[in-house]
Amino acid sequence: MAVARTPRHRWIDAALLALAEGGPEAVQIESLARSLGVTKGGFYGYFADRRALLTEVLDTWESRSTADVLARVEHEGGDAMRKARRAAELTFSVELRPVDLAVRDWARRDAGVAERLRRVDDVRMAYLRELLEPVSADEEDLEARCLIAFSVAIADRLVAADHGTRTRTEVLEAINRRHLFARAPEAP
Amino acid sequence: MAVARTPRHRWIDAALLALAEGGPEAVQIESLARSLGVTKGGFYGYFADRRALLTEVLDTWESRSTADVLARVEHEGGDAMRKARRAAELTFSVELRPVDLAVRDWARRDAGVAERLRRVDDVRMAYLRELLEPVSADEEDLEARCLIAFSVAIADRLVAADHGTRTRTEVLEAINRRHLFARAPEAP
DNA sequence: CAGCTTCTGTACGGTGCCGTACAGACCGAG
DNA sequence: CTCGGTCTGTACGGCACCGTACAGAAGCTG
Repeated sequence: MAVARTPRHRWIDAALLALAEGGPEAVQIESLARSLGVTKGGFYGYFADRRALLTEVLDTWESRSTADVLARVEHEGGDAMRKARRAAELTFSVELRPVDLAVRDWARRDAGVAERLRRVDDVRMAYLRELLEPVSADEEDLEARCLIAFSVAIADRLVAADHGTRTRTEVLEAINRRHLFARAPEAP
Repeated sequence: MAVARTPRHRWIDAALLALAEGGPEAVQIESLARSLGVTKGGFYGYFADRRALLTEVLDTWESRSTADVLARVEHEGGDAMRKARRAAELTFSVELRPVDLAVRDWARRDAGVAERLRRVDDVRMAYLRELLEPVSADEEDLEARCLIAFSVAIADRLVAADHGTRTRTEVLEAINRRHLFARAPEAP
């Protein structure tokens, strides 16, 4: 039994990296093989074809973005607020965020990807509601704050404009303070 | 002098459409030719190569997104508020929005595209400031509202989550009413 | 109508990637 | 050490696209 130098999960990790950096078109078997220092010889022992790899990549991303985050958050414990905050941190981690953006763009062209994204986003939105529920005035206000938080988190790396003398971080801080976590909501 | 069935601008328009739907990798000369009902025979009379086409596509997108919008808005006239509002409508039109998203994703991998996007976003942000300045308490508040508006506008087609019993439109309406255009800002 | 310019169709070579086939390298088991 | 299964390198055919070359169609212009 020869030991695999390049087991299944290494192909998937390399594919996730390629997806994050160049979108689904950049997930090329020969390119991944090069980055792994092997040839594509072993690839087709694990995966039927490129499509099968992409499916597994999405499976991996989906579980890492939801179930894995959930498990870790529950394991760490704390109150609802702390849990939701931790979930947000893990979800928008440095490794996962570029994959998230790539998947989001991919979902614009692929109905199957769009469906997965919907499932993942629904889970995330549920956590966000737990986080923002205590400071919201009513359900409409809660949904408004959640969509703002979600949108700002996603668009952060997508908006290229600057903000005069202020840094992006400062403006985000102001949004948190004055809109998302402000206890007294605006009059409806 | 034979009249061109497929003049320069038709190639660019087709390329813009392909870019909007499938990203820069989908801008393929033979594919564009098929969609135009011709072969690529004439293409290389207008453009040196594929790269040159992509450059012109970006030029076109850049001017349509800024100078063209500006000219049209100024031509229609009105006060600053009306102008800025109209600029927002034109900028996020049905045809331009998917191109915008594609360019934004593209900019993550291409420094030149990122630079163009920065220029365009700065122009847009300037208009947005005119729109939201009258209802903002101070400069920090203004920047916060602008970033929220910008982010929500971009992320609208990117967020897949639903909002319980409410529709996306209703939540967006609530954001406008309670956060962006609310006259009395939160206490800093 | 003839001539000329301009655009288009066709054909070609080159390249990069996919998926298949298979021989041999590798390593643990006995 | 030998065996046997597993993984990897290499080679191949196929396909899609890029960019070039060129002949011929198309339609102004005089």
